[in-house]
Amino acid sequence: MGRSPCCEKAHTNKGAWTKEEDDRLVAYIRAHGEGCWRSLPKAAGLLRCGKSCRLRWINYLRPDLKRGNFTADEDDLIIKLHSLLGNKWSLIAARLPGRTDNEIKNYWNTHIRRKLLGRGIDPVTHRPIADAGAGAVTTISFQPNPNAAAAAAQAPQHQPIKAEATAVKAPRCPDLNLDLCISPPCQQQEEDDEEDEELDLKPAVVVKREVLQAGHGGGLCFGCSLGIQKGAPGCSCSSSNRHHFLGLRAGMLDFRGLEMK
DNA sequence: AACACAATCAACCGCACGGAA
DNA sequence: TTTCCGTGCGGTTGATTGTGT
Repeated sequence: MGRSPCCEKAHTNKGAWTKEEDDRLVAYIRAHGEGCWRSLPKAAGLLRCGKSCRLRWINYLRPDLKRGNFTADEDDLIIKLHSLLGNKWSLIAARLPGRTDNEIKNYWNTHIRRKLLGRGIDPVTHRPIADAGAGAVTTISFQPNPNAAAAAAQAPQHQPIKAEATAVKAPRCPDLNLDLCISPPCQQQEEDDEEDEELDLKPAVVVKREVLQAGHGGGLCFGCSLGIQKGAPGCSCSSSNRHHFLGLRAGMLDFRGLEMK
């Protein structure tokens, strides 16, 4: 419908940012704070579009970014969160302080995907590849890594509501299981699990995704389904039902805020 | 040393959403 | 109620770097 472009492309730089551009952006945000990205470039004297500035700041210049290699704990946490949330990189990033959605997305695509494939796990369904055609039951098995579990447990919103431990063997039931609700990552895990036995031979968490369909049954907001206490920041049980899937918008679930304070 | 290929990751693009007008 | 704007998200691209031959 002829949506206006986000910026006047003819007069904006593209490609890699220079040190000077970075400095300008950082200086401006330090002085004025984030927000109003559209007008920021002009105000900061940058020949960039607002989107580009925002991305640069969020993915690279923000002072609270961790950078550096992902730890094994972060790996595990990402895998678990991905099994629960799918490609909701921003939500996953919100649970990993100092990491950005872009960083996690790249890391997933370059490392974790391959790692899972190497283990015979479908990175999309988190089920053994051999089982891929056997049915569409959304059963996710992952080995509870104690360190990762501890890291997950540190997240303030982690208050398990319910975690169903089931037999590990993925059901080969051909029926399509539409009983999809979500449970928080299992935290009652054996302390002495061997790290190398991931993704098999351990209790699985059955993830039923129907609760993810915000407003449909369940009665819990997504925040609560992930363990946020009712009424706590991040819980939207008491707020309007207009939120779209996973409450990604309108600050319904500002995990970033929860994590970073 | 030179080249080809693979891996990585910063940045871009298009789209969808919420809110304001 | 509709339209437009600003923002944020997820997918994709392409430049750079690393590795093998």
